Amino acid sequence: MSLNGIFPIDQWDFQSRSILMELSDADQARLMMHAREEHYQKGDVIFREGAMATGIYFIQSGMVKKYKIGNEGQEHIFYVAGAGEFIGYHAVLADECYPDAAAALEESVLSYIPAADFLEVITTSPNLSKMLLKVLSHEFTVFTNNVSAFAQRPVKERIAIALIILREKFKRSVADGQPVLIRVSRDDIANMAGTTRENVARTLTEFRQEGILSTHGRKIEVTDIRRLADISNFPD
Amino acid sequence: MSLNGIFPIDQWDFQSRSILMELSDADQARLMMHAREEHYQKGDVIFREGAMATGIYFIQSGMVKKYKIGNEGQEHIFYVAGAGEFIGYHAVLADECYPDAAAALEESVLSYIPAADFLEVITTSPNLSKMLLKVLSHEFTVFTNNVSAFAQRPVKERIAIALIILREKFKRSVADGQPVLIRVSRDDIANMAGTTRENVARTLTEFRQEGILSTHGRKIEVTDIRRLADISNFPD
DNA sequence: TAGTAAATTTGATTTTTATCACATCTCTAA
DNA sequence: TTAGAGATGTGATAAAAATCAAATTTACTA
Repeated sequence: MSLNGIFPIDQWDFQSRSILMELSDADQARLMMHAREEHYQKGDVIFREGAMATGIYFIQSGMVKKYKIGNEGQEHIFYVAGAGEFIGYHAVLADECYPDAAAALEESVLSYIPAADFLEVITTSPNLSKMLLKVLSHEFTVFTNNVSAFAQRPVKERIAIALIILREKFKRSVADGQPVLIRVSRDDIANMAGTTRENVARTLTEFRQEGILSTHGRKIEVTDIRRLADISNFPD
Repeated sequence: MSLNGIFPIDQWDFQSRSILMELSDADQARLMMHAREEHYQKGDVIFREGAMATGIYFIQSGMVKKYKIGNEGQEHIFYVAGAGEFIGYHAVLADECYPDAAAALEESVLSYIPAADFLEVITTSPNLSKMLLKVLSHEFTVFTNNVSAFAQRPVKERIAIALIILREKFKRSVADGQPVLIRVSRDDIANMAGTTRENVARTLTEFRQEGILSTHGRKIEVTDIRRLADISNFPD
């Protein structure tokens, strides 16, 4: 079941995957010239908030959470990036330290691309430059949605949104037609929705009783995506 | 009193003001070639969410709120832009409809710049392109701060943040040393902080009693910015 | 495969925030 | 200058969400 017509998933997705695909072979080669392959286990930190940004990362496989740590140590996950997406480019482009941290949600393989290579290709390829402007501008849409959701929507709706997004991310690593099993801890879901694990557990129970999803051990399978989209309360 | 060392205001400011300043005279001229001056009264809508983006705006004077309208009609203000800032460029760059709406917070004069002129200068000026990448990347920092604040911070802290940001915006139109009077409705503050006008009124009373601010009619004067920054609970 | 630590779930309770109702204040326009 | 609409402030109450305190389940590991 696609989300077409029931939830505007593109407004919640950075779509940085499109960058590499639209690049010429020559530019791709230059970008990856000194790329270094790095392997991360579930939970491994890729970079921390406030660290110097020396390069960007391309996700070859796996899944990565982007998050900030609050004053009292609470983690807030504001984006989950999957295979084909880049991370860490904001800091390099803005010439700032990383404003956020990134960690592997599952076993992942990333390519580390030195800042110099990235900046060089930008300078010489008007195409990449234009692509990036487009991607970064689109992120604005994603973030306005995010901020508004957190500022105004109740916890149940936010959990529904988090589940829809996660399902979409996990769908990509599953053969068509196969059930999509979301493998994420309740804590991570809580940190995405800006609530507590207890509230997530309660809400999942409620959704299960209403036939919206089923759980297999810790894994979550959404069985009625349309109803979930209804609960998320998005017009689209 | 500056915010240096007590609050990271740059992490809450888009800094798009820098764009025009760094542009060569020739590029500026080309950008403004067909610019049209538009006057807006307080409350006037500049563009609406979902409208086709046919151009961008440069704020000559005044103040503009960027906001989204929620399902139940609640307005959420996620940014206040002042003189020297651009608005509406995300939609043009991403080739999308406006993801948000903009309206004048006070009498304002804007220059409307047709999309074609903007895009043309981008294509021919690597400088503008680079500036924009930097600004857009910085906005990412601003938004992660915003989202995290809404996801995790209590109402009182969010109101403190809103007041600090508003004071900073109003400071720019006040002679040095003169008191900064924040002229914004309680509703607008509530819509910035993601709460209700009643909570804003109560919190303002509390702040007044603690000597953090004083009110002159509907205007707010922050008298102890340091304490306000303390309450906002930012490490910086 | 049993044992166990960690993760999840559930219930009770407290805290925070929103809502409702209405009093009071402010500013504008006649 | 003054009426009065609209904005703001306050108190009481309701609703939402967080916290606290166990049970129970799950997924490893020995």
